[in-house]
Amino acid sequence: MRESQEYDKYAHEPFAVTVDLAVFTIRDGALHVLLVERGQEPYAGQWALPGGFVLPDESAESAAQRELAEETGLADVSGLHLEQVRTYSDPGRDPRMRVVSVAFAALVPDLPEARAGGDAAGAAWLPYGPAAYRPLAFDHDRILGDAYDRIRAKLEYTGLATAFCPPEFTLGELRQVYEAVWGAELDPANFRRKVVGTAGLVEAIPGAARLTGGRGKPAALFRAGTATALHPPLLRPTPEGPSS
Amino acid sequence: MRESQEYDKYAHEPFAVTVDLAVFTIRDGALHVLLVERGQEPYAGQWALPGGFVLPDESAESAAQRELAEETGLADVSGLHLEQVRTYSDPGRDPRMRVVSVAFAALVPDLPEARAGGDAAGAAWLPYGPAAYRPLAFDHDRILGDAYDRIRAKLEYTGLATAFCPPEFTLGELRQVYEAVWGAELDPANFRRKVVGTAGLVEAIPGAARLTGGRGKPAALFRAGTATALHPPLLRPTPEGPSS
DNA sequence: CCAAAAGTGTTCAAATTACACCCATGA
DNA sequence: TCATGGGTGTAATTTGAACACTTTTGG
Repeated sequence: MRESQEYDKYAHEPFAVTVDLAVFTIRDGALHVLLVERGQEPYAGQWALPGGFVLPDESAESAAQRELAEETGLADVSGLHLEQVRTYSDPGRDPRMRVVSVAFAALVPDLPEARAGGDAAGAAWLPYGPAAYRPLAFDHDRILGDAYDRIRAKLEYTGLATAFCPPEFTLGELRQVYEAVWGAELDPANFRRKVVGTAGLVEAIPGAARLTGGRGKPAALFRAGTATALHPPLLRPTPEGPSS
Repeated sequence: MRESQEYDKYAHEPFAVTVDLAVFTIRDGALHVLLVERGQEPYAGQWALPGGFVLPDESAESAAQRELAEETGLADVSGLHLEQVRTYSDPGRDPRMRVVSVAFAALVPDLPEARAGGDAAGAAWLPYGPAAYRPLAFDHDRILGDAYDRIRAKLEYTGLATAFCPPEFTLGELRQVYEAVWGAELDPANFRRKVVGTAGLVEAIPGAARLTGGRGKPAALFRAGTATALHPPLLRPTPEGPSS
């Protein structure tokens, strides 16, 4: 009970509070995640999620923003999607001391600069999935998995997918986001109708059309809408067995 | 960066880590929340969410379970639904010191014992909503609101509603859960078809039928199914403007 | 008998699916 | 002109909403 406890700041062994970031992007039609290579023990040489301490005068959200800017090299991250996933607090999750970590998921468009800025031994965008960079340091495999589950689910019932896109994008690019995250193909015709017909998801830009980079008819440009919740949701093709 | 920081445990002013619980139940067809009355400053005399410190050798989840058992008076809370909502870390959210709080939402069936056990000045089940017990202490209004939003949303696409019910329940009781949380009436006929037709949501119990406590045809008993995710979701009636 | 709740059946509208088909462009 | 992706049309199917109706109990 908070009521029955003393507020002696030094009564217990102190907790350190950190943030860990799962930063996702779509590159070459596949979901990628930003990882850093650890330069020192424990877990030296292994990949880990970027992160760092929450400073005494900032919130976890501020710390996450700060780290995101550092790692991506972007001056302004205020427009990026950054959301809390959950907090990891198992004793012993860091062998050095008691560390409670608040995990965040960030969604960024494919960045012009190929690599992450920063200070760690190395940083790289690596394709998400059961890959060569596992296992990650600490409990970061679990954190990364939880973050992925969150964004995969949120694509269905929010307009989150636009957070992966630049300010102006084509519906083909938006569809690639869904296909990359869900690992499933979507019918372009039906996808267009659904997205355009869902109020607040995207809005057309009156201006001209753009070429997708290669052949094909130039596609119209859209920008993200204002809707956060989608009713009805944009369901992904049956992920498991029959439901009825 | 974690890499570039020393692990001096006492380098910074320490963080305290607490848990706060939003414990919900359905009582008399309405959603209720368990609140405690603060006996001391700050916020003496105001209602607050139950909660307490995370001890040095336990996780936030363990602390939440411990608190839940204390507050509800139940010896075994392992079967209850308890999930993390998010973590609140604004500097200054507690005037006494730097407190980072991990918030949980708990769902319990209507308890035989009317009141919460425990130690605080007072504890009570109060109807959820804009009510006389506001504002809550600290940032608990916001925490409670976030917890409510979470469970309301999760009813749609998970089998969470059964967590409000006793081990064996009728479909009328389950429907009351949805109606109480969503604040909307559902068609009993269509609700039954949807729930029974969704694989893994509920399963029939071969045994006899039960009377609902009053008049009406005796209802069949069901128990919770094993499904966590619902495809397709159980949509609630349009909460806002038209979507297409 | 009447009210109330469980449970079944039926109907109509709306959404989803699976395509066929045309358009505009780069190679 | 051909391949490619954008965009529109449309019919078959499925799902969902609305509501009439029967069943079984308590009062």
